[in-house]
Amino acid sequence: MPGRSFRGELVRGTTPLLLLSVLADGELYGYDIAQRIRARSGGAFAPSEGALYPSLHRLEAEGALVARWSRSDRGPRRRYYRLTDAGRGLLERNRREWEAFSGVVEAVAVSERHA
Amino acid sequence: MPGRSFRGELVRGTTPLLLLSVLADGELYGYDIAQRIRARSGGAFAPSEGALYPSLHRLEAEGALVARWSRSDRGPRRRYYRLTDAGRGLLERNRREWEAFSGVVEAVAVSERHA
DNA sequence: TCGTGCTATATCGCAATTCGAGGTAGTTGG
DNA sequence: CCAACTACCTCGAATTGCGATATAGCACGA
Repeated sequence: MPGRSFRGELVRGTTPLLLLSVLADGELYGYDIAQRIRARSGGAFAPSEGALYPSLHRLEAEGALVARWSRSDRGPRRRYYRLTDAGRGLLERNRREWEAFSGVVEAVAVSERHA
Repeated sequence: MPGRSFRGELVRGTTPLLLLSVLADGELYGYDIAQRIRARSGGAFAPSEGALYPSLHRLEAEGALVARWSRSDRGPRRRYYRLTDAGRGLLERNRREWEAFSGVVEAVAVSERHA
């Protein structure tokens, strides 16, 4: 998902968290989700379609999102995604997991001298 | 690499950083490296052999580590790994990369309201 | 002495997931 | 008429962690 700043392996696993996070803003379609992630990350994260759409479909299949087609008068049709209650719960769990995870990495890799 | 706390996908990409970090302590062998990671992470990270040894071999092949066999008098033989100058440089780059990366995830996923 | 368990290294195949590339379409503007 | 942008989707290649498996030495107790 990296625009260019990060090795792809680092980004692994954070994609659902990122998608769910921007979807907390409301009902959005795929292309818009990608742009919001780009904007919020200052260009550091730029999800490719090959990562974005499969991840969206997975979350939908898991029941975290519901989707509907919009017959847009202007431009291609769009598929709008919305968080379910389960999705909101998953978002909270993923946020907490990320906080814990990054704290542990910090402890092992970054913090001052070890005994 | 998670003991049990984290989804494996999250850990992807952090393994080299973790290995290099504990190797900053000095010359260590694989099993010891794994135990130090376990200890420093409070049990949250417990690298399996299938992740540990391949990663060590990769770093060695890249020139970040050098290895030697020790003819241990008691117990099985051990392979000791030591950071090269290139490895120390890689460690520093990986640390900075991690700091930047986790900051961006924080900004997108965790921080307060977005405009 | 036999088995269990811990130290210690290593490899194999599987599963998960990202990426790049390619494909389909509609709209706008030069 | 074609390029550029929006917008969706899928496929194959590459990466890499994990579990299982293998080898081997040592220590301990039944």
